Amino acid sequence: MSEVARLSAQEQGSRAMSISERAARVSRPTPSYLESLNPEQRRAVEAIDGPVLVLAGAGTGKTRVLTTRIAHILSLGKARPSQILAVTFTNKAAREMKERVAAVIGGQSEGMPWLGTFHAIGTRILRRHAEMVNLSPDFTILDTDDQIRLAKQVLQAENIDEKRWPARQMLGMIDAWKNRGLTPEEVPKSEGDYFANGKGVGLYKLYRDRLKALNAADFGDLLLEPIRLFRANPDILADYQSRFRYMLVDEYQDTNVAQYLWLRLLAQGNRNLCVVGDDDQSIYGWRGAEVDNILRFETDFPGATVVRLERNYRSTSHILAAASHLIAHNEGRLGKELFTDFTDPDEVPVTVASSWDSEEEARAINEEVESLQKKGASLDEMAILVRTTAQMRAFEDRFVTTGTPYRVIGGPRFYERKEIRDALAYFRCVTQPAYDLAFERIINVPARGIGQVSVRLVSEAARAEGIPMIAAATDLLSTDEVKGKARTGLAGLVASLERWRSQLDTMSHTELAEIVLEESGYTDMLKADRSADAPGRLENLKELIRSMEEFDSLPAFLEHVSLVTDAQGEAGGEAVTLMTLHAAKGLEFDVVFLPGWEEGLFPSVRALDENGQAGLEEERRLAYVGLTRARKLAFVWFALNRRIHGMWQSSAPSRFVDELPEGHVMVREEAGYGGIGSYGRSRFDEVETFSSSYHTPGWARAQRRREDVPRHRRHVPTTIDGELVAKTVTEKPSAYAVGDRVFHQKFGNGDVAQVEGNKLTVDFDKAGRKRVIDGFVTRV
DNA sequence: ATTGGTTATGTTTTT
DNA sequence: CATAACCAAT
Repeated sequence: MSEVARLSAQEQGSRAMSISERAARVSRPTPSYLESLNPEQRRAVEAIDGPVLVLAGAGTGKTRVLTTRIAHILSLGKARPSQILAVTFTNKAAREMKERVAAVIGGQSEGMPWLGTFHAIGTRILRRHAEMVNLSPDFTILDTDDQIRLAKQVLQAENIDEKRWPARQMLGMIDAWKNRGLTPEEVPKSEGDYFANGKGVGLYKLYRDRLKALNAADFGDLLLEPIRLFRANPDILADYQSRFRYMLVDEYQDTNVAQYLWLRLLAQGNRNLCVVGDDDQSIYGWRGAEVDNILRFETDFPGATVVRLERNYRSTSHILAAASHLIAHNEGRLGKELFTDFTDPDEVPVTVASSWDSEEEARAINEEVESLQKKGASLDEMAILVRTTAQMRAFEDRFVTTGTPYRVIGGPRFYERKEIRDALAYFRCVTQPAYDLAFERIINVPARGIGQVSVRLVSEAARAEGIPMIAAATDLLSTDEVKGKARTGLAGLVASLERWRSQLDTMSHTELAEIVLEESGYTDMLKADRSADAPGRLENLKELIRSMEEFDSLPAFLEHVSLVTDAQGEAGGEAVTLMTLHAAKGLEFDVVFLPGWEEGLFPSVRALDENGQAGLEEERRLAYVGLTRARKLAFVWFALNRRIHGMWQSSAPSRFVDELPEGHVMVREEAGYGGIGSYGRSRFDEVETFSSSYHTPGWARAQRRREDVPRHRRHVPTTIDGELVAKTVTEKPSAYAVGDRVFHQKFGNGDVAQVEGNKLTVDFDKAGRKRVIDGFVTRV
């Protein structure tokens, strides 16, 4: 730990080492877990007190530092497991950290109740203090479907045309506010004006009121409400501040303003906050992440210890060089350069290849997979990382026909499948009779003669009386207002729900779940369904029941489901992994395939269109993340033609392909792989040629629509309490000026002739005039 | 009220 | 292309 950091920690009145602790430390032998760390990692681990910022490049042992740090704190006796707050971004990361901490300290990580995602920890805090934020402790967490349902109801109640102002868009707007930690009252005036003729903020308020009335929270609330709680109740905040002696945050570059505020409130106590992140891997800007949080850290926490981890243990030098060169094209960076001491004599440059179309791309990659497998590589060590989920289909088709085992991560999510949510809705109706959204979902599934008219009748009665819909339905049945089929159906459903509820205590939850699905007629409905996917759906339901066995009760299971959205790696044997680039962050493989490097797809036109330069840079970071997943081999691939919205389009190679460094790339030039002659081209003979991509009707429609939607939030500086919290990355002036004498690795010495951002035009003595990135020259 | 068929509409990434 | 929304017929 640096002297400065320790002094400043003491000055701030935070918990410093006692005399005895300091004396004891001297004679204690270096614990074995520290010995395997390099000096920088060790510095990051040992700087325990006071604020610490760890800038950790890809593959530099970031998770290792975090877990070792926890182990170190525990073994020094500085805190008990329950006094450490460790926050991650994804469930996957939380799971991994739990396992790794357990491995280091030996199985007691169960005792770390505060290790989890922001959302999980937020939920935990909220349940404890639910009354303080107008909820009851058993509040429900809404999924996206329910949110949309609710938003639609609000829009309908306000007589707003859902065509013109879709519920999705309204939710997007509200979510953006929540991500910035803003309640309706705090939203800057006029910000929601563009929506439904100035009703934006009002709708937020109504939506929020409805949530409270339903005793429900959406994902945004899990961050926003704890902030509100802490601000309104200094005593509660103080309690948590002293509880959490040490705080660690993973993937800090992905935090949004709400998360930042949440952390800042907690860290104002003892300031023992350690954040780990990599600005080059910030890929969630579209979701409200603020890279500026990481750039601001030293300002927020003066005297912070800053550690840079740049020694890479993962990839070959070719892969590192390719990734570094690519990312150097970004301007808004803190600037890190990965390096490795280790050079494998057999290492191979990054391969760049192209295919005629997306199907052939899948075919060629599949062949590559097979040939590597023949040479002894394991399928588990290969991954195909795509930009969009739509790209997965071609690979799946191919793998199925060739019988290559594969596993999809993060595709269509298990808990988001229709049959699963229907089943869950039934279960929720049993455990939480007041959860109207679930009731509405299943009221007529399977069809029991309750149409729109009857549903409206029930919901209006419920609204008028201020009671849950199930109760309102019971009341209505005692009158003559519902007749015929609807009456029989509704009466049957209400009676069944009642009966199941009474069985809650007398039978196991899995048994009850089966009974519910059986007696409701849901399984019968699927059995009668002759469509191709019906058997699969039944299978999914069985899988659902099976997964419930791990939990003690129905409510416990439902709680788990609402927070865990990823179907974790289905067991199975060896298989190639297929996933999005976003899902790949934090993982590594021996062999990585990066298909679809085409303009428009990657970088995505949408990112460019909506966020311009910042969007492009985020896409480039995504490419960087993709490359740095590879340990030994990386294949960059692009197709010359791709089907978009069902129409074949010709596509241009991604600009990222040409941003790779010549010396570390091997272009595959043979037209091998069965190729064009036998297969392909003829199919395109009748296809018209496109002067540029993106002329589909769908695209044209999308463009038209975009025009009348003001680009909110784009140019709005982020402020909280009038204080600037985060600014958008502005163009950083180059460190060089015209006339400077510079040296370039490849071109030698020269004079700067022109400066544009970070791009320099240099007149080199030998090589002549070249455009270069300023990161690649040094002042002479 | 349900059905089957048409047509409009949309696609990045995820807690 | 794939799904949601919509409409006419039962």
